[in-house]
Amino acid sequence: MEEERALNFIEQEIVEDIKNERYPKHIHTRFPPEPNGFLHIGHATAICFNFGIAKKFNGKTNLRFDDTNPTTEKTDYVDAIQEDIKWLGFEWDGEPLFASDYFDELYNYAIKLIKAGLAYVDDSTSEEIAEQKGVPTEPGKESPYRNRPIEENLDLFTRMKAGEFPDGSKVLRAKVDMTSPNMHMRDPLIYRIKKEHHHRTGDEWCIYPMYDFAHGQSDSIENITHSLCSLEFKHHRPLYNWFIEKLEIFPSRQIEFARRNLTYMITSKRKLLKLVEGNYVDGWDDPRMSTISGLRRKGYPAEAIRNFCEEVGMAKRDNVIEIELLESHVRDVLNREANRIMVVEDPIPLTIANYPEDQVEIMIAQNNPEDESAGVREIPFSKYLYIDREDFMVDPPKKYFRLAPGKTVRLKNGYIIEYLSHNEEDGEVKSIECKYFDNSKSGEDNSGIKAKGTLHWVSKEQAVKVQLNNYEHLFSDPTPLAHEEKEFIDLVNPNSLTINAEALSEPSISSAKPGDYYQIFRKAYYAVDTKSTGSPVILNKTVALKGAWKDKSKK
RNA sequence: UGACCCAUGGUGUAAUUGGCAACACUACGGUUUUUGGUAUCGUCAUUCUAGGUUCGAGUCCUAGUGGGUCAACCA
Repeated sequence: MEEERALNFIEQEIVEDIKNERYPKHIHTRFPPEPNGFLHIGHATAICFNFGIAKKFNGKTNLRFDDTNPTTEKTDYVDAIQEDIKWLGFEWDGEPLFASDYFDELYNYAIKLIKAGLAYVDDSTSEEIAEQKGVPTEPGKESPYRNRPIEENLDLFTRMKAGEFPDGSKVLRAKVDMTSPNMHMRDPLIYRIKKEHHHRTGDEWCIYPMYDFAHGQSDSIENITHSLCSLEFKHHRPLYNWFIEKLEIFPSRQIEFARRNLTYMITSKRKLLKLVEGNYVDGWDDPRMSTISGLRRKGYPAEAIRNFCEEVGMAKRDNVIEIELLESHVRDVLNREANRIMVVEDPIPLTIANYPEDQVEIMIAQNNPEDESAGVREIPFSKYLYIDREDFMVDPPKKYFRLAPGKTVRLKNGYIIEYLSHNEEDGEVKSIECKYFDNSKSGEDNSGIKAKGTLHWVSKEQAVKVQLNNYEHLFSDPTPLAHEEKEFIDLVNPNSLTINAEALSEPSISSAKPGDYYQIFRKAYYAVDTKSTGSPVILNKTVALKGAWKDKSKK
């Protein structure tokens, strides 16, 4: 059943590497988050990609926290990140790993470099170093400390580690090439002094390696074969390889891909933080957020996210993927798996004139027409019902299939009814009266009546109030970051959340638990909120059904 | 006036590596339907431009155009 998909450019490279026996053992990838924030949809694509490729080639994937900057990193994030990855359905090889576990090894690598005359302690200030590096269009200048004797460098670096110097007073730099057109090769900083408490190593260290001297080396230590990262690290690759060569360590291979962008979503940790801190949303897991926890709370199934990542492919060009593609995968999974339920959003009383006053009939409804095994449920039917305001019009346009004067419709899982009369006050419909055909009961209909429309309904006596959190895109513009004259924060959609506390559900909703998802018949998919305690049940709108009909008489 | 990367429909990716531009989403129009859902059928492209190589170019070569990335003691 599995369809063979064309290999993307990275997979083709891996096939080549396997053919050439570049890596005799298995393929090994890694996902390297920095524990300084929550994972978002952009990370999800990287996760699916790294784990997916390893799986495809019978390899393994490590989870490694890139925790080399104690200023911003926290254990809370470590836990949340693991939860998100597990929820997405992936399993890393062995225990979670940490770059901080390699601090001793990394330190020894630095000593090795110094001894080889390939690294030096620089006393320049950060401004001076920036000055030396210069601009990309012209060569940089060498630091006055560049040619310190090896012994002096060794002594100074040891004392840096011992805490003898204040923050920022000295750094360790790799001696590469100050004239390189690649800024990252102009004697990059590899160690800095930071007398700060680290979330795992505590106060053991006061010098910390920079990204370029931690990430690639960690890859090598873990025998990572393919280190897949986004395009902006392309310029780091020569340095990545330089360290492998000079340190004579395992030759991991870095390959870059284009990060994926989605319309109506942003994936910058800083900007996401601004939304949280400015109370534009209700926390990191607000259903409008692009965080994995937000999407989860909104009701996006992990499978839909995985399918989306698989289908969207991988390339090197800039891209903005339409959110509709993700949404179609969400609908696809939910259509298959969500039980249907009837909920009236804006109730109007409907009385069936010829139905016995005190009778309550139990109707049998299919939970999911796409899945026989989902079974059936019982729905009470009676003389007094509610239907949705949207489903009745006094003066309907041409192709209106719903209830109107002179019209006949099917009540889903109930009877066919025909309009008799209605009451209006100040132009607003207050109630409707119909008659039913007692030989038109769902499943045993021999009335011969054809009803074009089918409506959902609830029985007045047994209906249960529920709260509907109706979400729209967080931004009113598909690309909120693409406007020079406008801040993304000013493009927040004022209608991104509408709360409907007056909706009435059929009684079976009472058994709903947080995380359960439903298709509200004819409307949308909803997930029970994580904070829903039972009465009323709180439902978060996941995504609307496609719905084609539009009232063309309105403007 | 540096270096590197990228360019296929409205969107994202394909094209057996030089052989009829395909798949999915979106939009629009049919069919089916006790969800205006699902399913199903159909419609929507001078492959950025100009040259060149070739029987044949989205693919190779040259030039141009457009877009992106790089100058944190962040990752």
